[in-house]
Amino acid sequence: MSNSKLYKGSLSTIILKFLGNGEKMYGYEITQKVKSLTQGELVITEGALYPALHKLESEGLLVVEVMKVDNRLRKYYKLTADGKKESVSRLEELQRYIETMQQLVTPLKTIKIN
Amino acid sequence: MSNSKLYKGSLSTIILKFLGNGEKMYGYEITQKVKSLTQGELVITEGALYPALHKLESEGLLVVEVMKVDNRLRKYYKLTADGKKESVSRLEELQRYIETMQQLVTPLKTIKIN
DNA sequence: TTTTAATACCTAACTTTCTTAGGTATAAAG
DNA sequence: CTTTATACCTAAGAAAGTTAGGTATTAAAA
Repeated sequence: MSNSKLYKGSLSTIILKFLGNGEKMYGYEITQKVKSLTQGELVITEGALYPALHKLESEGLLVVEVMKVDNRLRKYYKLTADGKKESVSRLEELQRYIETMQQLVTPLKTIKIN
Repeated sequence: MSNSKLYKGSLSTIILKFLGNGEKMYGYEITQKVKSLTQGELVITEGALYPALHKLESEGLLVVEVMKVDNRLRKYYKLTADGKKESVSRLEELQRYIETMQQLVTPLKTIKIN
């Protein structure tokens, strides 16, 4: 179960990013989405995810809404106003970090197309 | 002193990269080089660096050579044969990780030149 | 000249953040 | 009827940082 490494410190940023478009998601859904989007490259364990969600909630960046679907519990999370600001600034920070690391370990010139 | 965050887990990879070309470097030199190459974006604290160097040495990836310059101690590190292999594979892993994160948080198409 | 800053090494206590390894419970598939 | 998938959870331990010290020499600044 799970053979990927690294990414320490960026889990909460990933969560904030996923909820960034005003979407609401539940924990299990996030683990599955990360796995599929990265073709299994990044596997978020539930032992890391749930404490991270609880921490973000306690920091006032997320709010939770409990629902019952098929008689099974789901806790939908969405960003607060503070969470939206934090999401933006953390993504910028992560982006800068990625670029810095890229420069450091593989000093190549890169052009972004969009 | 130091206001940058993140990069957890990649410090040893950075060290291995810096020593990758058969160069020998001493600890303090590495902190200064990272700082200057990243324009102060990444600051490696000595409290993180020295234990990391000692760990890499104990794992047989680095060897040390003590020198005295201006009556001041310097411990030059260089890669062992194992260290060279490990350097290559960790850089590949870091590169994959960076690309994965890039796709995840900013899904843009990217072309590399060079 | 005395103090501060830079060079160069180090460690110990603490914190954060993850992994590992469990646990509960429902529903569907075999 | 047992396993797999869904869906939540926590506790113990490991890993890897930060913070805050320490030692010692040399150079610059006050």
